[in-house]
Parts: sequence; structure tokens; C-alpha cells
Amino acid sequence: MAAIGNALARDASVLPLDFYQRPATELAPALLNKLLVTTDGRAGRIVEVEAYTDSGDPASHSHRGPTLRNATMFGPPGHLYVYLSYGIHWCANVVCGQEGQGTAVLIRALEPVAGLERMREARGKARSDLDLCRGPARLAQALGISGEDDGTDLLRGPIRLLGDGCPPPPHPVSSPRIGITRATELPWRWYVPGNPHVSRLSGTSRPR
DNA sequence: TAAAAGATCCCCT
DNA sequence: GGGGATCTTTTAT
Repeated sequence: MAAIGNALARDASVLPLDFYQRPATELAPALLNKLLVTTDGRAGRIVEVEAYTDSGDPASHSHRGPTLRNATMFGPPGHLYVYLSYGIHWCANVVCGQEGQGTAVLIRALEPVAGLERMREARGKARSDLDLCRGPARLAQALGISGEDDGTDLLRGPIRLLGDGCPPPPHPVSSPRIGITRATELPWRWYVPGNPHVSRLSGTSRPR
């Protein structure tokens, strides 16, 4: 599409490896406004993220050490960790830090930028374009991300992360993480203030 | 072998 | 705004 075509032509920078080689709490706000792009032309701007740090974080999948499911999370940074949530929903994370550390950033919401027709097809239940990518499982469905994409190299594709030439917002907002039951006091969720595609504007995590 | 929990979404009121 | 769906992964017995 023209939108993504122009963005690629203006600044097609794939984010380099060292962009990912830092703590999740640093990478998370830096990911805001970056572009998640698929080879078939779907793209979204990241507007909401959450940091999950190493085994010291009781809410992180890496808390109890490596398992079959979270193996990608303990792999090299710059890769996509995709897992199945509640037995139904796929969610996508950006692996960061150092290999073996087990830290990643959950992508919670995107603003659709290109390939909206394909997103609408993939998200038949979305009642409006605002619901296409608002929520971690929704954006995965909209972009066609599933378990087959676990371990994808974000520098090579088929799913890639682009710099876009657009810096993070000058004043990203942080709040507690959503949907977890442990370490709910840590303000490790960041979002672009005022963006309607953010899943929840005032964030408080809900106990189950 | 069994049981419980889970980084959610959707529909209904 | 609230509750049910749904099933994989992990941990306990």
C-alpha cells in the first residue's frame, strides 16, 4: 500500500541487533511508535507495550526457568516470542536483553498503518477498525501471527520491526501491567498518551 | 495421572 | 461493566 510504501521508501531501517540488547524496562518505551510489518503488507505502529524481565519477575514466563514453551524467550534478542494464552489466543513478544536471560516486551496494541483490508478479513469479529489491533491477541490475529511465527528473526522476517524514522513520544506514560496476578505494583506498561488504539487508557491491573 | 492457573476476548445486560 | 468460554502448559500427587 501507499502508506507503508512511503514509510519504507523514506526510512526502511530495520532496527539493528543492539537496539534489542538492553533491559526490557528500557526497550519497552523505546518500542513505542515503531512499526511491526509482515511480508504481505500488513503493518501497525506500536502504541502500547509491557516489560517482562528475567526470572526475578514473578509475572514473567521466565520466572520458573526455561521450558519447552518459553524457549524462544531464553534465546537471542531480536526475535519474536509467540505463546498461546488461555488456550485460545496468540500473543507476541520482542525478546531483548542477553541470550539466556529470559526477558521480553509484550506488544499490547498497534495502530493499523497498512494492509487494513487483510486485517479486517483476519479479524471478522471486530466491530470497527478501532478493534483491529487493540489488545495483544487481537493484533496477533490481525497480522496473522501464530505459533508458527515463534522464533522469527525480527531483523530478517517474515515479520520485521522497522525504525520508521519516528521517535518514541516525548512523554510516554507508564502504569501497572494488565491481566496479571503477581507483581501488579510494578509500573511496567507504557503507552502513547491520547492514542485511541491503546487498549485501556487508565491502567490498573485486574485481579482474576 | 490429575488438577489448576493463565501476559484474553467476546457477548450479554 | 461483568461473567463465561476454552484448552495448553505446568506443577503436584
